[in-house]
Amino acid sequence: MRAAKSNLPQGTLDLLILKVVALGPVHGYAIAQRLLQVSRDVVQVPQGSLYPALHRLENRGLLAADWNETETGREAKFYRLTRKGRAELGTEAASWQRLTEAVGLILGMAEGGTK
Amino acid sequence: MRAAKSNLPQGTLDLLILKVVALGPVHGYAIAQRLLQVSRDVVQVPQGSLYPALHRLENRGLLAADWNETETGREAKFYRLTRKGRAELGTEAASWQRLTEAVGLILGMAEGGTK
DNA sequence: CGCTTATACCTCGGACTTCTACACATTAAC
DNA sequence: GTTAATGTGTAGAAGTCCGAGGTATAAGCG
Repeated sequence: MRAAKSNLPQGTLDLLILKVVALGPVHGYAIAQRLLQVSRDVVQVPQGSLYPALHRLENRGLLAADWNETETGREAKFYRLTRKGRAELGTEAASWQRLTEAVGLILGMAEGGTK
Repeated sequence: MRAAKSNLPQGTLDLLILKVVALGPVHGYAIAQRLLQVSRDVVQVPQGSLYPALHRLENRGLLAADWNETETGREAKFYRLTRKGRAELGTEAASWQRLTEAVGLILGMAEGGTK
């Protein structure tokens, strides 16, 4: 029962990355671990999804990056949020909330009462 | 400025369709209207998304369809849930809930306290 | 020294959805 | 007869996710 497919819906990954980076500069590998930890292993981000997403966000001007040294004494690329990225985070978070509310309404629609 | 892009994340559409069909046989056009109504115009499903999705679900054996007459006296394809479809609905609904909880945890991560 | 594990970065290609736009058909209103 | 609403459908483009692979450093073990 290892199941627990991550299966993040399209577009959600960007939102989560922006949120983690908003808390302070982090490198890619740490982002994945943080998501895994906070979500209690529900959100698993493969590297093949993570790094392209980071580059996308950087190209869109939502993230900026610098090379620095990690606590373990290794070079890593630390990402931080730009002003534009912070605005985008707000927009996407609001959008996410609106969507989940709407889906909640739909899933809560009454039926016969089989349950 | 009609904004209000639906922009449903991948996979979500299937879940919503299954839920609406679970309430009773309906035809495609009515599904879109129902979603629009219940979600207060948040969930807008273009026809180019709706019909391919219905065919996908039918091919996967989650939906079955019959031609019948609508209240307005026109022929339409009425979809209903198969046993497999009902099981899938349960699985996906649970999956959705698990995911939204996880995302909620992440979005709720404390930071400085700007809020 | 060689082997393995963990950290840390990256790319490529396939597979899948979604959306814009269009085409077709029927019913009703004017 | 022409407009609008209803109702189903396809084609192509665009975008994203993920598996599989590659590079490199550091630390531990036999």
